[in-house]
Amino acid sequence: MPATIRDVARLAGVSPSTVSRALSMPEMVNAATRARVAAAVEQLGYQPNRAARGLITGRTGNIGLVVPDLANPFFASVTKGVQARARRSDTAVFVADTDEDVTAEVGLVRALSKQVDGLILCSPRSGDADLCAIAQDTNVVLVNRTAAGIPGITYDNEEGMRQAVAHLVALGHRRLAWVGGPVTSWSTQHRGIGLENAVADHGVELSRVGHFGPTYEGGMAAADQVVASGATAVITYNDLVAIGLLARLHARGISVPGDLSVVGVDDIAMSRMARPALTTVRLPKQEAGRIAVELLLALLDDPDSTVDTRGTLHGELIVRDSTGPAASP
Amino acid sequence: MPATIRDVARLAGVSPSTVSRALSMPEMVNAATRARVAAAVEQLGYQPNRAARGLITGRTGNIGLVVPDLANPFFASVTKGVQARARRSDTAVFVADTDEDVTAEVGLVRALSKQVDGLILCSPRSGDADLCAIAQDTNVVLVNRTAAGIPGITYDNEEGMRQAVAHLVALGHRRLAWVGGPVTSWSTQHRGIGLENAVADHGVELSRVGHFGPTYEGGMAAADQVVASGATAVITYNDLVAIGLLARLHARGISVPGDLSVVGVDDIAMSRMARPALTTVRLPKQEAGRIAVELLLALLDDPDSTVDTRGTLHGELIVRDSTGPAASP
DNA sequence: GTGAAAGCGCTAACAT
DNA sequence: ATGTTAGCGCTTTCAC
Repeated sequence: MPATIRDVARLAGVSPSTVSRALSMPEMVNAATRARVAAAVEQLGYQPNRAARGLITGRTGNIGLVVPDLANPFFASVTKGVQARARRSDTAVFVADTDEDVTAEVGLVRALSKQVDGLILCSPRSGDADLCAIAQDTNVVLVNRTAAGIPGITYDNEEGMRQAVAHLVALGHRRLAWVGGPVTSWSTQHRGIGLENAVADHGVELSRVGHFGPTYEGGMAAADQVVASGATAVITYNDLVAIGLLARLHARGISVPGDLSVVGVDDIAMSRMARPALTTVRLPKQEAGRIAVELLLALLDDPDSTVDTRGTLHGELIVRDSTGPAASP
Repeated sequence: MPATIRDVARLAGVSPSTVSRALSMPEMVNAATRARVAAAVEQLGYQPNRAARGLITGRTGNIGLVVPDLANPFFASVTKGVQARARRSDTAVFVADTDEDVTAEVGLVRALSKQVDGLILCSPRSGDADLCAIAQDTNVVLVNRTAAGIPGITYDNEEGMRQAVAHLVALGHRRLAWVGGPVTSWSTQHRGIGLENAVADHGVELSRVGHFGPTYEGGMAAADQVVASGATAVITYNDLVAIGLLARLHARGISVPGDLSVVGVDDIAMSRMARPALTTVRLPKQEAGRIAVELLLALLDDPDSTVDTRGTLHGELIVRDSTGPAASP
């Protein structure tokens, strides 16, 4: 049986409320008593029961994180970031993996929302309406997505795409291809828009090659269409897709970057390990997790702040071996 | 404000205790009243406050999972398995990433232990003494590790190594090398032992090449020592190490499997994507997570069961392109 | 089969 | 500055 606040109070010769105060508002209690309480706490190894505290304060000290797929290194990194930052604020993190299932997402969120002070939704696939409904009665922070009135942290996708296009154009490429991710993905939409603008600015062509899963398999599936498009360089939804693409191209005997240059997005650890090593737009992943927690914590302290609580992170082009000069026609 | 049990009681025209019973012991309440309660619950969207319930039942309905590094695909998979199984039992999962820091591990565990019904410790780096101390006042299940009196799920490392060695010997290899993982890793010790036995059985040689981090970098670092050992085939602590090794070998112009065959352990997604695709011992990862949850749940239902609560999972050799016949001397 | 009352461990008024 | 009281939302005796 773990020690309760009464045990501590008895041992220190004070009342439970004094113990409570000594712990949560130390400056409101006499230094001498505070010391006695501290000693008792120490001796008993007392740790307040957070559930009981939450019952009365309305705050649990827990947050929830919902991700589409933990096996995707991108989300694993974001999770690490969330985790690390939360720990520093003595906050525990519930993690829920929806397995890319939109239906599960809504249900999971509802189940979790009762036990946490707030929720971080990472790349939610749900529609805006659902999201807003959730944000109605829960504190929510979005990662990789915006929705009216909900705070969140996103990447500047447009800018990232501009960097990728500038790089390829400088290498002499005039016909680019874009392999889109999941249709419902906010990122895929914004990357598409950024790309559109960037190619317009540079006066080069862009073929859009459908929507594919954000996976290695997605990339394998996309490869042949990319080749058929006649592009000399391709930008993919993310690194996983790019690596799948690389595999299929290799199997078909198409040389990268000789015949085709490939650019990914994310810079997951695997990208350095690919052969050829993947040129990519690095997204600060743990950073996003960290900031999401900070946004959420701020929201909790000041529930109806009208301050704009939006953050934007920038990608950084990492040039490796999968991009090279366009073959002269 | 979310609905409370009283709201439901009032709406259904019964007492709170009846609502409580209708929800947790349906057969003890009249079918008619049960229906009325159900309707009220539905109408109000009532969800019991688990913290309040936990306060009295002593069970939170939450479990904790501690892993060394979520960015390692192995642990990401185990986490997914835990997650999926827990959800089916309506149990939420706190995830804590220790960042491979032994010191953090003990602290994290203590912090978490108060808010959960039990803890799953995945590949704990802590010593046996610490582990037993923790298991003293918390329900603990170990993954990838055994300790006296603590239930757990492990892989049959010996058997996995036997498969790997048999494969290599069949290919004509007589001089093998082993790249060990972290010194404190239970798995690395047992794989070492299994290897020792296997090579003895087959009458072949084994060079042990130090201890390295369980990472890509670890593999890069190990490569030159492996080559210097004169072995024609190498087995590494895990796939990440094998892939790092592959990279360094490629850089040095050493052909795989022509000059050196390479076998990993885990079968993470990345292994298929390596070039050459990695021969490896597949470990059922999500399975381990699933079973860990089941072990824990069983432990909770029957706190001092004397039943042996140990599980063992078996690896499966997956032969891909990184292993081939030994070069004839 | 159902209700009334007590209390889980804690904090927040309210007294003192 | 400290103690007393009440009560967070729920379950669980114990009556009826």
